[in-house]
Amino acid sequence: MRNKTKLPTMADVANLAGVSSMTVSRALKPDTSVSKSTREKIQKAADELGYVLDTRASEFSSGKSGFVAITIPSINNGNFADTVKAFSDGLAEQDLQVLLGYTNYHVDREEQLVEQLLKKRPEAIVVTGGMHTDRCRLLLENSGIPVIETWDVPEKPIDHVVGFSNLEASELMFEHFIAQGHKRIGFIGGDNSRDSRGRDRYLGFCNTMEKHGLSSERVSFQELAPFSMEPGASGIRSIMKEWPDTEAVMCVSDLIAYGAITECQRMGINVPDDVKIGGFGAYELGQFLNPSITTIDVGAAQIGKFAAEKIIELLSDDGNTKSAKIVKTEPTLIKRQSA
Amino acid sequence: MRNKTKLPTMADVANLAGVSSMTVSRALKPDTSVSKSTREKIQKAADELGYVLDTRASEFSSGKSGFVAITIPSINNGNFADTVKAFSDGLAEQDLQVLLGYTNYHVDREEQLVEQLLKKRPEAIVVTGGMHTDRCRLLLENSGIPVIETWDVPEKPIDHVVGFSNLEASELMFEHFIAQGHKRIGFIGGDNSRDSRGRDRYLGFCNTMEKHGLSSERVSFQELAPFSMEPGASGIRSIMKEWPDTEAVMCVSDLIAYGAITECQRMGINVPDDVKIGGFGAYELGQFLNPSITTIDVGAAQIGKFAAEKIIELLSDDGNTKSAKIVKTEPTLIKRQSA
DNA sequence: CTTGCTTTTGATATCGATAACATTTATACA
DNA sequence: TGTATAAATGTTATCGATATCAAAAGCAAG
Repeated sequence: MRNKTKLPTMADVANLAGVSSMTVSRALKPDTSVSKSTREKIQKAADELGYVLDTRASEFSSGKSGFVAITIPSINNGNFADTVKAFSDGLAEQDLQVLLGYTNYHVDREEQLVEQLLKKRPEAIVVTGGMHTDRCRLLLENSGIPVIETWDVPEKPIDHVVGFSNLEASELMFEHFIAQGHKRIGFIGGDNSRDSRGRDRYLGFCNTMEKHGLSSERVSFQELAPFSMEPGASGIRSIMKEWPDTEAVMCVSDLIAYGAITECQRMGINVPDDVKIGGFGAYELGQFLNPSITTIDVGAAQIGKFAAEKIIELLSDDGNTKSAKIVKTEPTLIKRQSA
Repeated sequence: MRNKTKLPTMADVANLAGVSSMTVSRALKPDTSVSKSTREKIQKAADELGYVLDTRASEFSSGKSGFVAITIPSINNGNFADTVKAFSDGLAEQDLQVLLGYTNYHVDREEQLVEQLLKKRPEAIVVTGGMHTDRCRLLLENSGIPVIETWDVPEKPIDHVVGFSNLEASELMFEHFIAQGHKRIGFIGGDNSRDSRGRDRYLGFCNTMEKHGLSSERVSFQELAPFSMEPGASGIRSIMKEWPDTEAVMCVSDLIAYGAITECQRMGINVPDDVKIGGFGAYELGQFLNPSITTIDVGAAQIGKFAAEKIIELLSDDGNTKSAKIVKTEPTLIKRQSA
């Protein structure tokens, strides 16, 4: 099946067109000095042979890979997808491609992934979060390219940061609950040892409760598969069983909130009259559920946009880079029906 | 910002370890004959220098790129994500990476994307659907690598196919409506000129209606942004306004169905008592909505799995490839509450 | 039609790893 | 201990494009 006949090379095109391969190389990219007639001749020869540039050779020769790497925890997450999309759009103008990898919320997997990505010699790398293995940190520090950590504001940044405080973001929701007079408040989250963003949202819960002299015992930690609503259903069942008088619950993501709200409906519990439920992330599906989900918008797309701008600036390299090392975005509460 | 000091190369590692670079090359990959002591010495030197293999050079030299390209219409679609995930998992064993591109449902964009991907010399390419521009077809045919079309069964396949009939799949839903005694049946879809899969589902509607002597006029075509629920809401509003006695509606995807069902709830129309609503794709969110969404499961993950298996077989190249050129998967109806 | 400049084209070395072949070193067994 | 065989390591050429420098062609003005 694999064809034995080799694909045409630039030399083949050069031969057919009766020029040197260097001229072909020039003719095939814009803004290089080649006479109009020669360029047309070459284009014709290339079309005839069905020639497609071999970027591996091209990149290898020129020393530029033409792409930027980014790691995100999960593919099935509209929030990260928004970041990636904005990031990708922002870099497209500069003819920079995006190479994407998924860590599945594992730092070990992240280390492996980062190594894999660095092997391809990206021109910059963006990672989600500030929690890394020691070796991963080392690899990033020694990579010789700009490194941006996002979706978080690490205490000890590796290089640049575009993020927000998950802790402060989640406090917005709890302050909202408390401002409505609620006291018996809960939280549904995941495995905090793996996901520092989730952990910080939980810490936001503890902090706010403590600040107002309230108990932070009403908690359920679920095993979170990527893009899962089921954990939300389990979580709310367990909370309502153990503490039936719970007035408000924040979920670590809108997907969890979705599972929790729909489970309440099945249990005959009215949201928001009986219990208020808040989410995190401003996913589109939350807007259309009945009741629509009150949530925290972290500006996922903005993060991607800022990261792209930062990279373009860092790569332009006029020597005097003056942008701040840390860019913070401002999460906001989106008040809807569920809380 | 861009560091001037060059990253270490294999030769640097070789120097430090006191061996030839060929030995370094061998030591850094498994299953090659290098003595244990030498390998350790080299590993130590590599770690010391923070050396990471340059795969561009490696791939260029060996002639293998080590990855497979796949194009899908949209990133924000759980179905395609399932296919990609299964595909990716299936290829991981063979140390094949997946390079992913999004066509955004545009054949022109697809052409551009395919060219871009081929420039990187993948070892095989998977495209979604069988609708391509002429030039795109040509590029694929001349690529010299295995080509697999998925999510559809084109009349004139380029090479291999792993898909299903969208037409037959959607008929399942309409036959289900009709078996329940419904006659006034509608369809909500998107721009058929761009999405052949959506068009075939619409044709399934027309065929089934005609076969049973029913009218196929109750149709609403919406502008579909990727991952959008709003069009479902608009679609059902327009259908219920023009034909208030409609008994059942199938939506071209579960996301549309989601928008339609939640809009019915806002309009005070009971689903399924007043009107039945079916979806397509078996998205997770449909399972948790109240009412849960009756849908068609097309085996998205299975498609990815089969495609991966096929590619592994085609690349193994023992000369006598015997697998069928066309593999069909069997869509099934998942009966839930909404219809 | 010659001088001096710009534009276009060509020759050669090179990027970093690996394939293919050659050679040396270790190991087994008579 | 010597020969046969296997394992480990080294040498050289090479993948396909591009950077760099050099040469040729085109062109304007005197």
